[in-house]
Amino acid sequence: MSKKGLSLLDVSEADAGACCAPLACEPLTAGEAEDLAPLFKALADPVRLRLLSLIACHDGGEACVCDLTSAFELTAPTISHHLKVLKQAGLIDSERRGTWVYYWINPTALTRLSALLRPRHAFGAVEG
Amino acid sequence: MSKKGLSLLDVSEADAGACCAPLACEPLTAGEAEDLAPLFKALADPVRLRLLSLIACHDGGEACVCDLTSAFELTAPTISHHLKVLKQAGLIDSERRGTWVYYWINPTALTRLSALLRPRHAFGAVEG
DNA sequence: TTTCTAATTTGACACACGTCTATGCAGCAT
DNA sequence: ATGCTGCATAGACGTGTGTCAAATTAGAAA
Repeated sequence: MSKKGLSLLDVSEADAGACCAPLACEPLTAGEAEDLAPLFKALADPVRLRLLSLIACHDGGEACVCDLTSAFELTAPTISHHLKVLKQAGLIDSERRGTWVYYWINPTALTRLSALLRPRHAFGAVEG
Repeated sequence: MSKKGLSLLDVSEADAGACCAPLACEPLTAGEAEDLAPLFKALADPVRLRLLSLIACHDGGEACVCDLTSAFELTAPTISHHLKVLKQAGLIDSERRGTWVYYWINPTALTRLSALLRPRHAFGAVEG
């Protein structure tokens, strides 16, 4: 089932110019949905959305944890927890350089989710 | 703050041809993140992802609840609960016609989320 | 070594979430 | 009216999640 998930995630690339977004082409299988849900769950928190956004917008495409922590009125362990959730979902990656740990976005993961949600032809004609 | 949320959600349309995706342009404000998180939370469940997909792929762009319930090994109240979550998030809409209730996708909401996640220029150059 | 700082991990707590059974409501057909 | 069917709601139960304080690890500097 993890293999199915991977193939589903891959599809959005090979499929980038196809007729419609995966979500609108044919129904997700149970296995595909099980693999996709954790990605959206990782995005389903305002703190994590802001973290992702802060990292994406930071100079050089990466941000130190200390920069991120100072942007919230939350404790360091809480920020660390959210970063861990994002990383385990594959949305970000990190590296330790000396004293500091730097995080950056995984654009591939975001692109895949974006393509999945794009309701192009299938019901782009239904409304707008 | 709800006004902020709406403007954020609107941005992805006016912004469709702009330099980069909202997430990558400038950091989300706390209010924007608070407004966006519930949308991703609604997507953060495998059953709801399949429901959304089933509705989107159904003939005529809409599906009866009875069609949806039969696709899962879950009770009708559980399906009803998930449909309510999706509807309250604005991802689907519904109408009763006689005995049956029909659901359809709100493509605008999906398009906005899709645009938000698209990491175009900002870090499209970083990897691929 | 020791000390200091950056970041993570652990454990605990309150709250939210997914699922079920039981019940209620709306519409159609007797 | 009564009964039947499709769907939603209410309440309960177990599990998962976000947050914190406290403890731990990793590295730099003295």
